[in-house]
Amino acid sequence: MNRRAVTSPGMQPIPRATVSRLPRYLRFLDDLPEGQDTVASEEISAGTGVKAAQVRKDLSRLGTLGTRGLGYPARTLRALIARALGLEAELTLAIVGAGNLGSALANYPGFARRGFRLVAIYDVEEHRIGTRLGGVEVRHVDELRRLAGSGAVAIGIVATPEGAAQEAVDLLVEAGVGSILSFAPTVVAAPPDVAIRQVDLATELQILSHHLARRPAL
Amino acid sequence: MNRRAVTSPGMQPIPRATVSRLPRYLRFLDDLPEGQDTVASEEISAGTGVKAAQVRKDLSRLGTLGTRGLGYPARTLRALIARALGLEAELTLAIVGAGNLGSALANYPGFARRGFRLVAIYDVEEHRIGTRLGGVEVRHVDELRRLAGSGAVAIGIVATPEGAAQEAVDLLVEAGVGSILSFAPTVVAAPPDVAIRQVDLATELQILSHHLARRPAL
DNA sequence: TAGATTGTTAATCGATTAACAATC
DNA sequence: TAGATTGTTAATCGATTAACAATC
Repeated sequence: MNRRAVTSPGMQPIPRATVSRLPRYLRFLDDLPEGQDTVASEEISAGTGVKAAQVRKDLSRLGTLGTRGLGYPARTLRALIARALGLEAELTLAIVGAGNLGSALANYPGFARRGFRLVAIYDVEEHRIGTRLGGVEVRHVDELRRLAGSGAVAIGIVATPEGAAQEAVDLLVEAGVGSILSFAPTVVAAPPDVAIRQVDLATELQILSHHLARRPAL
Repeated sequence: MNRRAVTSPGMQPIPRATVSRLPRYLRFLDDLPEGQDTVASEEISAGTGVKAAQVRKDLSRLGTLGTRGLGYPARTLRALIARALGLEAELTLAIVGAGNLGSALANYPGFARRGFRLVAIYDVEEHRIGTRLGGVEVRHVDELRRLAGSGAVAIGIVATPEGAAQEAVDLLVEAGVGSILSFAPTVVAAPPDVAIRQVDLATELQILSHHLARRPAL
């Protein structure tokens, strides 16, 4: 699988904080009314909750050109953001873990709409193997090894119980998957060239709890 | 419901970045072997991936006292972190949306273990009302209003489709829920005194996509 | 005492914000 | 031209890191 480089030689890398906001801008642009072909930073700000100055700063890193006095060309801007995020081609996903969470993820309707395609689900439980989830047949994790070097999977999603998370990551890495999203509440180790992001329900709740505790008592 | 204030008058507020790491330290401490009653910042660092200097800086904001030459007393430290996160009392949760995601969340075994208790699930679909999920009966969202002022729910979780997210938030706010975790891929509005956190699958995947695109081609 | 490890300082880095000159 | 809005500068803020004196 060949991905075109997203950076030209002289181009500055996009700061992390900016990258994390690009998906929000993208969604806003997708929701823009058909006829509107120009959008101002103030509008983007209103629609995303990001300050207008921040929006302009972020967009300026895309090497984009808005028009002073007018705003940004909506279509072009959308394309530039998608390009910066590497979303030009459809990205393939594999889920490890076909339990409750894995099922919910497999049936998530937003995948296709945002340019992702689920291509495989793996589990270890015999009774789950062969069932279908989100249009894909559940296979045994052992088959994951067969992917090695195929480039068939761009992003791996770990939806296993806590105890199996590290093994799931190891298998994905072996299979050549370089980007992993983990829902398991554990720190997982991976080679430095593998990008891992973690979503942890308990952590989110605990952070909210902190806010709660600091609120004036009811 | 009376929550003791977590801050004493002279206490500095804990920076956001620190708060977001406290749950990780907490988990590490929970996983510590029984017998170990002292832990050094370097150990915490190894177990959580946070640099040791950062660990010490974070912990120093808890008003905690480690012992130079020795480390931190594990039990006390655990209690201090839990306290800073407002986790001393059990926190009650309500989920809005009993679809795939809501079901997965309701059945999440980690809730109880981390001191959260699911007390209610709401939906609008007639065929879901009355079914049981995670030990709780699914009720109609209209019943959410009855909670108003009761303080029965500390944290609300939005697991509805995109289109219903704002309404779910509004209902939770009306019901007096002051902390909300949303899984819907939309910007939702809420009064400033309501803490909202958002977990968005598509955003996470798109950020990973960016990393992918910047990798050297295979 | 000698060794270990904290707590804190100071330097650095990165992100946010306001303001405004440039310019459509 | 007059009005609008970008792109960029400079100021500010907050977070990270290394280093080390304090001290068990």
